[in-house]
Amino acid sequence: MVVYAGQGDARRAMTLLWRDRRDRPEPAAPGRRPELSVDLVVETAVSVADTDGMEALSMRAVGERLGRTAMSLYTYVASKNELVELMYDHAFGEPADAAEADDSPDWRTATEAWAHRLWDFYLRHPWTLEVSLARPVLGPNEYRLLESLAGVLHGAGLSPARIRNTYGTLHNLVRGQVQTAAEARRAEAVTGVPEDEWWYERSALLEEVAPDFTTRFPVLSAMAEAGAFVNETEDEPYLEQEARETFRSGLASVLDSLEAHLSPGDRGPRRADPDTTLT
Amino acid sequence: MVVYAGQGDARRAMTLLWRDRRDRPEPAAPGRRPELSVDLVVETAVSVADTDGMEALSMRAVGERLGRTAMSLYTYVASKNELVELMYDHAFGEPADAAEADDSPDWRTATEAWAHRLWDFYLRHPWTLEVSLARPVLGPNEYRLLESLAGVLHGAGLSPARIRNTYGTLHNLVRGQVQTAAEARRAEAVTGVPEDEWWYERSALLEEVAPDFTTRFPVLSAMAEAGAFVNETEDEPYLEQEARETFRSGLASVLDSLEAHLSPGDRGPRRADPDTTLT
DNA sequence: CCAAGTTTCCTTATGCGATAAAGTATTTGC
DNA sequence: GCAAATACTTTATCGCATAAGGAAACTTGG
Repeated sequence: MVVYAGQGDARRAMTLLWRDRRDRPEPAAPGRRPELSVDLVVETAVSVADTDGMEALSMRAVGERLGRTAMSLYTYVASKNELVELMYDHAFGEPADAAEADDSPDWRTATEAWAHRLWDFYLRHPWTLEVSLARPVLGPNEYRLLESLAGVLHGAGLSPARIRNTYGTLHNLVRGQVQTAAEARRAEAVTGVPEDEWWYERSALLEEVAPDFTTRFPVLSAMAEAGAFVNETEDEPYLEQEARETFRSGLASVLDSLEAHLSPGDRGPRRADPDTTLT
Repeated sequence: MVVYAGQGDARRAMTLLWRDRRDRPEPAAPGRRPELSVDLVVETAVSVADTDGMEALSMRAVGERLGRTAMSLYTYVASKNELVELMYDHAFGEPADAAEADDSPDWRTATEAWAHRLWDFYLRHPWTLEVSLARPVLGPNEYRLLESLAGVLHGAGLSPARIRNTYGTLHNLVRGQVQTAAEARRAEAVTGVPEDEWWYERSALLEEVAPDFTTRFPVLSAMAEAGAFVNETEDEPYLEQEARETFRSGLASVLDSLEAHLSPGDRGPRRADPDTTLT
């Protein structure tokens, strides 16, 4: 659905995102006592999106789980868009907590752990991938997650500009591959057709409909012949496995190039990044 | 909206995708003469999605541009899903043609050109990014595009497995970054708020709502202080520029590592990939 | 030229989505 | 007990895909 943050009342949304949950004196307001709370609504919505996907997230669906009508939720959130922003930040609380608790011995293991946590996170909450990066949510938890990686990379001696780029590259690497993995899982749930069955049917159809495939696509056919499109294990779905492999190898090469940059071969001792450094 | 291919009648869709447009003898069929054609519907739908985005693509909108009702389109396509599949393959015809016409002198420039063409393509047709990779369309044009890159990399001496991985990595690199760039453009069109204005408002709000930002996020604040979040030029929108930079640097490092793999330093002459080779 | 068969296209209806508007119920301070 | 405020419900509007059924146009067999 592609959600852009900050559509409605931006101040309202930001206040909710950054509100401090500790001070709740509940000042005995007039009017009917609320039976729900923003947090409860958000948590319920997250669980709907987790189990049934973003496309099944409707105000009605959330209300139903709470024994309320769809409209009653509008007491707590101004719009569905605002609800999604709150859900997004709420979900990012998990990896943010974990990142802050990380105690890896060196920057490389810390960065690796950071990326793998993000991978697991997106697999648990794939609907967050549908929130646009072009109008980001700007809640505290994504900042916490970014700050923790920035701290690690800064400690390793990277320049601010390089930290920014590394974050972008890593995040993109995780997001792209995990999206394929997550969608493979979801497609199975949504369409009811398991992945291998889908592929089986489709390749039969392909042969039927494009009998000249091998002559039209000689290199691809030779690759297929050579087993390039067969995976090692058969337990895990094909696409998920391929995505994970690509993720791992991409992560390794990003880290390798960072490492090479930090300790440039045998030509000298480890030194700080020559770009702008932090004060 | 996340479109999964192959939902309805798979055989029908595949037949349409792979049909040969050359043989149209028009055998004087009985019944009312059609006033439109599948191709016309698909092309119109593509132009709707190009200008107004995937979320504005409705059967009604396409019908309106053709002076027809929404329902009349169902004579040509079985469902909206099938229409999107056809649109997807149709759009990929452009880069496929260009890729086949490429005459770069060496594999590196060819691969670079391939990636940049894909970047431009996705910027022109960003709605294609919303078609799931987990249930791919399997039309001829994406195969043509893949075949052309595979041919280049095979010519360079890469193993089938490595060709597959390189394709995945490159495609992911392009897709991830171009998505941010495209969404930045679209968000402006959809919400009416230009990017810089959005950021200006939001950062003011952020200060207001999180006055302790600098103490909570010291590294990020120092990075901002050091100018890590300021771009060189001011003409282009910030996010698009950042995305393009990340894409370029990512592309360069992927190609570098391929090159290093093909001609391993001073240790010996260029040799073929040690993995399985094509017959 | 007409009837039958076939195909295109239209109208109408269903059900689900967000949310605006307006009403009802519950709680407070006075 | 009452006014104001707040929570929650009902109802209505509009847009979406698409099922169902009917009208219109065209080809072919007579």
